[in-house]
Amino acid sequence: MKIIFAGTPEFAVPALAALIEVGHEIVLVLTQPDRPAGRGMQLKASPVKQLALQHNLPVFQPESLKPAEVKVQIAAVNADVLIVAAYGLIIPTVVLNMFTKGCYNIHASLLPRWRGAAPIHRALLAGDAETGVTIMEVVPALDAGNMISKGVVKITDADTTQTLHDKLSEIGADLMVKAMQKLAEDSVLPSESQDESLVTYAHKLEKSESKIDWQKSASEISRQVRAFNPFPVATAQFRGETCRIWFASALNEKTSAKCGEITALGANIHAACGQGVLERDVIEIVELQMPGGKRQTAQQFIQGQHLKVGEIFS
RNA sequence: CGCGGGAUGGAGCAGUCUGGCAGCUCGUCGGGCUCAUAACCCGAAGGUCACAGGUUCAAAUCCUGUUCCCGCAA
Repeated sequence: MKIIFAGTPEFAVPALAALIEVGHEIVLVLTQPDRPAGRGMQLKASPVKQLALQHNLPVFQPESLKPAEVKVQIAAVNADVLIVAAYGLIIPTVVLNMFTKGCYNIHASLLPRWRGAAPIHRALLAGDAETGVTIMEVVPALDAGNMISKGVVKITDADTTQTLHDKLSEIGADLMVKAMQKLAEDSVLPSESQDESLVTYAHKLEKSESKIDWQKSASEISRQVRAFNPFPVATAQFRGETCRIWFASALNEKTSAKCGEITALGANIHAACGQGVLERDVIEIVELQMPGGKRQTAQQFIQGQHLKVGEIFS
C-alpha cells in the first residue's frame, strides 16, 4: 500500500515513525514549510520533516494545497491512502478524492467531543475525567468524518497538556498502524458516524486566557495551569512582574486569607484563591518562573526571592 | 545581524547605575540540643564573579569582542 503522510508537529512524529517501522511504503511526506522559529528567528524544519529526512523520504512543503500544480504533484505519486496527523493545512476535496483507499486522520480527543485545534487543552481545562484519540475518515468538514477506532486515557491531577500529548500521540500511532494493517488486508475499514448532538468545539487557546484569575477555585486554577503547560503557560503578576506558573495542585484545605495571598511556605508555595469569604481554597504552587530566568521549583523560588507569607499574587 | 532579560561557591538570588573587604536564603560537612519538626543553636569547607582583551592605584562593577541560557515573536 502506497501511503502519503501529512503532518507537522511533534504529535505526528510517533505515527510516522511507527508506519515506517512496520514497513509501509511512504511515497511522500507532506509537512508545512520551514518557519522562522526560536531565538534569532532562524528557519526551522518541522519535527515531521526532520524524521522524514532521517529516513530519506521525499518531502513536499507547499504553502497551500489549493494551487493546481500542487495537486498535480500529489496526484503524480499515485498513493492509495492519505494519512493526516496535525498537518495544519486545509485539504481540498479534490485531493481527498485522489486516494482509492481513503484518507484517515488521527485526532486527539474522543470524538465527537472536542473537534478542532486544541482538543487536549480543552479536555483538561474543562475537567473531563478522560480523553483519548480517534482515528477517523477525513471529510471536508472539520473533524466530522466517520470514526474507525478509539483509544481512551484517564486524566489525572498530575497530567498536563504535555503528558497527555505524549500518551495520546503514542496511542494514535498504534491505532493508525492497526487500522492500516486491517485496510491492507480487507481493503475497507468499518466506521461509525459521529452523533452530531454531542459535538463540542475545541477552540485554539488565546494568549489572553493564560492570566490566572485568583477568584477561581483551586481546582479550576490547577486545571488551567496544567492545560497551559507547556504552552502558552499560565501567568500571574508578582512584585510587578509577570511570572509564569508551570505547575500547581489544588489542596484540600481552607483559609481566610485574601485571593492570591501566600498563606504558607514550605516545600511549595501555598496561596489563597476562590470565592468563599472565610473559607477560601488553597492552591499549592510547585513550579514557576520569573522573567529572564529559568523554570524553578517553588523551593528554589522561595530561597532566591526571599518570599514571605502575606505577599500577593494577582 | 527582528526585540528584550540573564550568567556571581553545589542550588536559587543580591551586589553592577554611583569602581574600594565576596554577600543573602538554602544545601553539604563537623559538633550540640530536642519526644518531635521544611526544627533550633554553634562551627567549617566550598569562588578563575561565563570567556577574552582594554581603562584604572584599584574592576563582579566601566569599555570592546565572544560563548551559552531565558522570554517576546512564529
